[in-house]
Amino acid sequence: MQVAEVERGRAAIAGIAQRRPKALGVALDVRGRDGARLRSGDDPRGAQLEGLAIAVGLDGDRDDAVLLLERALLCDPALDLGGLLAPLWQGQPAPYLVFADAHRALGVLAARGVSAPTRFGCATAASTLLGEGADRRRDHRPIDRSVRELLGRELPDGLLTVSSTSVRLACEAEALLELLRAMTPMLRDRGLARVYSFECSLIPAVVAMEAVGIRVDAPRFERIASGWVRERAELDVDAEVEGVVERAARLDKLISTYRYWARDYVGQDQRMRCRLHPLAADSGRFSCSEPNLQQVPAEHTAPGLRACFVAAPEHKLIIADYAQIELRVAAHLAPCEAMRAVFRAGRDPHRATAANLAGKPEHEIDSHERKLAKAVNFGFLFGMGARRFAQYARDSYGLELDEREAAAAREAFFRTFPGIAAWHRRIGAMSRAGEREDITVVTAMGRRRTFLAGHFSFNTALNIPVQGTAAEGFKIAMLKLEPALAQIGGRGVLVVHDEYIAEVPAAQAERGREIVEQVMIAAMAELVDSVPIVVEAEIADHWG
DNA sequence: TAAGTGCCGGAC
DNA sequence: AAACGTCCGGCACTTA
Repeated sequence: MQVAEVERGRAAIAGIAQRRPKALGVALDVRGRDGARLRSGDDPRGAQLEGLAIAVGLDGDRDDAVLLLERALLCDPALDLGGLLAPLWQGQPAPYLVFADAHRALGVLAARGVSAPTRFGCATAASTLLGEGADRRRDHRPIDRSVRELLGRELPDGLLTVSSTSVRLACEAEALLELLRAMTPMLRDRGLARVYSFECSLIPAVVAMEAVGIRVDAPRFERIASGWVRERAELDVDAEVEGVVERAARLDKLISTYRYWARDYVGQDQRMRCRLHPLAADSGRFSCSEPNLQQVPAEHTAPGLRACFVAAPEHKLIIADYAQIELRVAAHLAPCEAMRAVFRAGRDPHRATAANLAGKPEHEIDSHERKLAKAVNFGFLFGMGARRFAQYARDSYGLELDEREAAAAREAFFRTFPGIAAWHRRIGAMSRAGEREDITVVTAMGRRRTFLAGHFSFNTALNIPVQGTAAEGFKIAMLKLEPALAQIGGRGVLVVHDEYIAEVPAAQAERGREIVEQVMIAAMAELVDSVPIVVEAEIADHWG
């Protein structure tokens, strides 16, 4: 990463402009308590701002610059950011202005009462909320399209070139302001003003969670990783022993992905900090990167790894997740009275399907039958076919089915839950219409996903409203948990789709558990009120 | 040599 | 008629 003080930075901008840079990052030179430059893994609290720094260059450099900017915003509440950035974003000589992850900038800056740069946030939020879909490696396309639509012209070459995970924007300041002036009514017209405003209000909680990080037992993490490396070295893949090649492949995956996490991501305070992206995913779920803590292998894949994520001394973790949330949300949205009734009666949906499949009452269902039914419920909910189900049941549940049995299971599922069947038929009709017209599906909060004519996806159209509504309920919970936990000295440390992890003082553990459970239930119930919501929350010393 | 893309496998 | 989805990141390969 190239970092320079202001004057050098400006000179660098002028120089690099002639090379038509892909991006230009604005960062702040931030020093930790020990005076050393703050690195991405470090605790940003208590750090000092030494001066404005500018990072120029191509992709990777820019990411570092933005990371520093974000951390800086967390460090110094009194920071006059508007004043610092003004020469860059209003005046010359900066030919380009970049706000990577502008939506985050919006939330943070708005919370500080900085008005002008906050407008950058609209474009990012809009491109996701407008539901045009994004490829993580080509996510500038929706923005390009929005820009063309709103401005009625192309932007000059080189001004809109982005390629990274969260939606990022590189644009000429004048054109950007013009874009944003047009964007706000567009959000309003499409009924997105509320969800957009909600997403903005969520940002401080997201940023707080990133800043806090999660405590990691780094030596233990390293020992586990070393164990993989040793085991891999001892494997002889040429020996043609059953399963060795597969084991080697799994170990290679673990080693290449996780071996250096402890070294690269654990800060001096022994906490690991990721980046959370509330508006990067079409579904409305969070995505996570650098590192992707939502992808840490579970116990059955890498024993003991999650247990390296621990509570701070004198603290406990509260680990809470929604029980069968996708089934519940689907029962609500479809709507499916049969499935709603199962949940309302406190019955087990897997047992209900098993009963229909085996042709006997629910209380006679054994564990094997229930296991099959679980695969059936999760598999067929979003439109899986019988053939693929047979494979899925084998790979994920160790069940052997032929195609005829898989088809019978599928029929039993739809017989058990006729409302789900009707919902699938309705989306099937959309599929046919989608050949020649654009189709939009929406979530409970009005988040959109549009399929352009000829690009409809049956399965995605089933999935997005369900997954998205669950994500929105989860986000409401996250918003409310921030102040609720603070009252007992606790805080959220990680979110993993339908799982919330908090850290609270040990003496407050039971109180914290109750708070998390109650708030999560109430939040989801705001969007999903036709079935009860169940949260399983436990007190633990470590994750996993 | 860096960037772009397909495939795969980890999570939920 | 049939169709499980949402992500991120590593590796292998092509392209310019």
